[in-house]
Amino acid sequence: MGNEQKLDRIALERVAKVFQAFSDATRLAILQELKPGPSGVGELVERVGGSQGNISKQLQILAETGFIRREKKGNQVFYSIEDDSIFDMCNVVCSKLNRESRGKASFVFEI
Amino acid sequence: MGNEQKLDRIALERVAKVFQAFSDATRLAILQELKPGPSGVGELVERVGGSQGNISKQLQILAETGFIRREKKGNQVFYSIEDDSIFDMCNVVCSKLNRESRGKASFVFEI
DNA sequence: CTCGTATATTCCAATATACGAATATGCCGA
DNA sequence: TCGGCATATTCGTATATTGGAATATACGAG
Repeated sequence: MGNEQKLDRIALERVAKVFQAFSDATRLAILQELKPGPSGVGELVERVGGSQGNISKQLQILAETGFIRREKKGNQVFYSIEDDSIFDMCNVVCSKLNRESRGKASFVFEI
Repeated sequence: MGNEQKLDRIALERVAKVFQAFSDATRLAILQELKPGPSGVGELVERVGGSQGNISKQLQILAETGFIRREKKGNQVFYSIEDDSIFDMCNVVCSKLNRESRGKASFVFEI
């Protein structure tokens, strides 16, 4: 379709907001834990660390991007990856960081 | 290589910092303007808007990610895309946003 | 060297973000 | 309905970010 039209400010802000959701280490840690499969909030609190309230808040931010799904099951709430392409993005970044740190201890950046 | 090892906090913070660089509308606007080819700071100030100082600062932040190149040519400084995969990431986000707003006015999110 | 242009940096105010603690809400079982 | 567990929300604080204005630096022309 070769759609080369430029995005206006509003559109750019919407894109920016998605990147912003992935711009925090705690939220990336949550994504890492969700990669193998769905997880409840309590489980994530244990595995990621930090207060329950904070993990809950970060989950909301992630869910708002549409890449993460929220699902109530009785008493608890399960979150899961809705769209794997989030990991594609992470891997683009990881590859870049790996290329830059070549020569140094080969740090593994694949999420 | 199937490298499934989890990233530690430090690594996650480095990844987060890259996403953060792309989490601002002004910086995305700059990327948009750089897509067709290299550009000097002054030209970007005109096309993106805002103060010269601010554009210069945002360019630094972008350059630190390694996706943008900085090159001095005599009196002025040209910035250019060093790694196109930044646009791959943008398009992942854009596609997502397009899918979500289907039914509404088909907003074009391809940078 | 001096001047003018181009870019970078510093300083400041406004706003946004991350986080824990405390509290509120929702939902199940008894 | 009540108690208890799981999750969400509110509040306050420390810190970060954005952006403009002013200033500093770099560099070429003359």
